[in-house]
Parts: sequence; structure tokens; C-alpha cells
Amino acid sequence: MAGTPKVDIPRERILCEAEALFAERGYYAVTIREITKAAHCNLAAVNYHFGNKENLYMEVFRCLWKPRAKRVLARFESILGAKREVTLAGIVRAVAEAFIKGPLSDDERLRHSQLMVREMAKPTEAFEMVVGEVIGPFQQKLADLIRPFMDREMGQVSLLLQIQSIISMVIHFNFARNPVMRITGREYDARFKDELVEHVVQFCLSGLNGVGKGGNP
Amino acid sequence: MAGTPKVDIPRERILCEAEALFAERGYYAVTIREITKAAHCNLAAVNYHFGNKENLYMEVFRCLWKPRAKRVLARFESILGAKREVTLAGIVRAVAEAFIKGPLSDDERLRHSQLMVREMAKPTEAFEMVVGEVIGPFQQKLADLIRPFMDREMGQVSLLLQIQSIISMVIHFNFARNPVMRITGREYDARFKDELVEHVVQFCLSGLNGVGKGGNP
DNA sequence: TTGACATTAAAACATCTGTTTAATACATAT
DNA sequence: ATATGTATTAAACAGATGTTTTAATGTCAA
Repeated sequence: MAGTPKVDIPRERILCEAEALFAERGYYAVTIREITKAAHCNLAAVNYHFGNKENLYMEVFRCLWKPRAKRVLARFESILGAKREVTLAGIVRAVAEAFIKGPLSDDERLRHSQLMVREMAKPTEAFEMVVGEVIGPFQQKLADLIRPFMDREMGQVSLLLQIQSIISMVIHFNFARNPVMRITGREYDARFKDELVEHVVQFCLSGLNGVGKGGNP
Repeated sequence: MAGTPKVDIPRERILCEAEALFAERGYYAVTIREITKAAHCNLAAVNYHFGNKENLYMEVFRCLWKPRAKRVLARFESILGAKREVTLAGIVRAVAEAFIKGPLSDDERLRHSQLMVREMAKPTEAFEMVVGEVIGPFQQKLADLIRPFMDREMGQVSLLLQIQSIISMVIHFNFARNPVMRITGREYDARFKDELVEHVVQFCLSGLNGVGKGGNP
């Protein structure tokens, strides 16, 4: 079973299992029969509780994805708020920690980013909702936080590209575990995640030069 | 039609249309009937020329994806080879230009990265082939190129994380056009792509500080 | 032309898909 | 206890899907 829901009613079980399956294999690869079987309930339960498959998919984003995203953002705020003064390094570290370690379990984090990546590849109504209500506002807030550290004459687009670059890295290290593990030969244990956070912070702050000497052999 | 194949035989048309549809919507969302209709040939043609749907998908990677990836890598080598001396900036710029502008048309580039991202989300046999034959070797070569510029004591894993970070950015700016356009409000025209290349180079070389002053207001 | 082979076409097949129906069980309030 | 609204079940439905079959068509050498 994929993550134990607090209330053990069929509706919750369906949502939970549906999310896990949608994340892993995508909307069309998953059948209602699979979902209801995993949730130990009758085939008709999906249509009874959610109307149809498409709305079940939307409800996954409304009831599970969105609250979880908010938990991550709350963690970000919390990490940032704990600091005496806000620095550029502090902001980046807060992002990296919230997204790569954060309040989510490993399974949750994987599901979460897989669903998002699938939406980025082919956006549906869910994407509109999530960008409008969660991701968009967050990136704007991040831009406002970072702007004071940037050149005065830097355009808003440039600023947003900086944000996107940070985000692209944390998304990548979350959802592309497979290639990352395969190429680096490392497991996603606590130690490796610490290294990942450290790496993201270093890279975002000073790029390749941050750890290099810049010398030519 | 999705990109005009050189030889106008049904087999080629099917491959071409299949790739476009698989990239846009994923394996299960696409039906053989759709593919053959788009390719203006009979339903049975897929099973005649490719045996079954699964093998058609694999052939897309073997016959279209892989050669195209090699074209991109060849462009990378070419850009790098044209330089008088190899610098860190030169390497990063070569990667960014090859992947973001490169030898591919806009449609090709989008398809290419969408297919890859779908494979990263849920790897199939195609992923194994592509990582083993193209992506893996390329990242190793990139690591060898960059190593001389890094600290002597830097571990191989750290080095590969640097590579992954560069790659994650170019992949992101290729396949996540939708969110990027939506959030920055820009179109993916030649001008914007130039800006993207410039941004990636700057960011990878010196991170956020590269364009900022680092001052606290 | 004839014969052999490769390709295309149309139809049929078995299975799977999302959805609906109708019947049943269950709980709670009167 | 009875009635009422809710939740579950099993069965059926219509349409879609991958695949196979069988026939027709084209191609080209002997």
C-alpha cells in the first residue's frame, strides 16, 4: 500500500493508491480496476466517489499534492525564519533542504515530483491550478527574496531564470533518482541527501568555480 | 505531420509520427490507430513493420532518438574543437549551445527531451540502451574534460554531480518550456534562446553571485 | 507472361477500458 | 421496528485497443 491514510475510508484509500499509480506510470497507463484493487474496494467506487477517472486525477492534486506542496513551502519559511539574518546562502540552503530533505518521506517526495514532471511534460487542468495557486506565487516570493542581492538593473526575466535554475536542480535530484543513482553509483540515503543539499548550495552560490580552483593544468 | 522523413516510405512515416505522439502524450495515451492514421497508412502496418507497439517504441529510440543525440554530441565536440584553448567556460558554453540551440529544430528538441524525461520518470528498456550507449559515455567524457579544472582531491561523485547539475538545467529549459514561458512571459525565439545559453553559462560558472553583487541592502 | 515475394488493405478477434445499472447491505433517526 | 439516505457489490454495457487473419495489390526477376 502506498502511504497510510489517516482515515481508513475507501475514498481516502482510493486517492492514496491512485496517486501512487498515477505518479509511477502516468494517467493512461493506470486503470480504474488497478486502483480499486489496490485500494481493496469495488470497481464502481471510483465513479461513485469521484464521478469519473479524470476527476479522481484532479482530486489527487487538490487533496494530496497541493497540501503537500504547502507543507514543503511551510518548511522553507520555517528554515528561513529560524535564521538571524537572511543571506543569499541562507535562502538557497532553505530551498534545497525543504525540497530535498524536507518534511516528506522518500516515497512522498518521489511521487510528488513525478506527478509534477508529468504535468510539465503535458500540462492538464491540474497544472494550471497548481501553478496558479502554489508554484507561481512561491517563485514570485522567492524572486522578491533574492532581488535585493542582485544587481539593481537586473531584469525580472533574468531574476526568474535564476529561480528556475535552482528549482530545476532540486526537481532533477528528486525525480531523476534513477539516472542519478545509476551514474553516480550512490543510494539515496540520508548521507547522500546531505551531500546533495551541500552540492546544490555550493553550485547555486558559485557554480563550478565554487569547488574548483579555475587553474589550467 | 511531424518532421518530414527523407524517404517517404510507410515505415519511416510511422516512426516519425509515432515519435511525435509518444513524446507529446506518452506510450499508453497513444493508440496504434492514431499513429497509422497520422502516417496515412493501414492499421496493420505497425504490426507488419515492427511486430508490435512496444517494439515500435523501441525502434523510435534506436532509429531516431539515438542518432539525433549523437548529432547533438557531435555539435558539442565541434564547438569545443573550434576553440584555441579549452577553458571551463568554453566547455559549459559548448554544452549549453549544443543542447539549447544546437543542430535540432525546435520541434525536434522538444520531442527529444520529452521522450527522455518520460524515460527518466519511468525507465524502460529504451532507457537502459540510451544511458548505456549515449548518455553515460557522454557524461563520463564531460567529467574527464572538467576534472582538470577541479580540486585535485575532488571525488568522482562530486564531479558527476556537477555534470548532472549542468545537464539538469539544459534539460529543464528544453522540456519545461510551458512553465518557463508561463512564468517568464517569454517566447522561445532565437533571442530568448541566446539569453538562455548566456544564463546557463553564467550560472554554471559562478552561480547566483555571477550576476549579483552579494551586498545586503 | 508467369511466378515468387514483399507490401497494403479490410475485416474480424479477443480482451480490456471507463461507465452505468440494479440490487443489496448498512447505518441512523424517527 | 420502520423508514430513509448512504455506501457497497456484482453484473452488464458500449466502445476502444492491440493483434491476427485473410485477401488483394504491387514489384520485379526469370
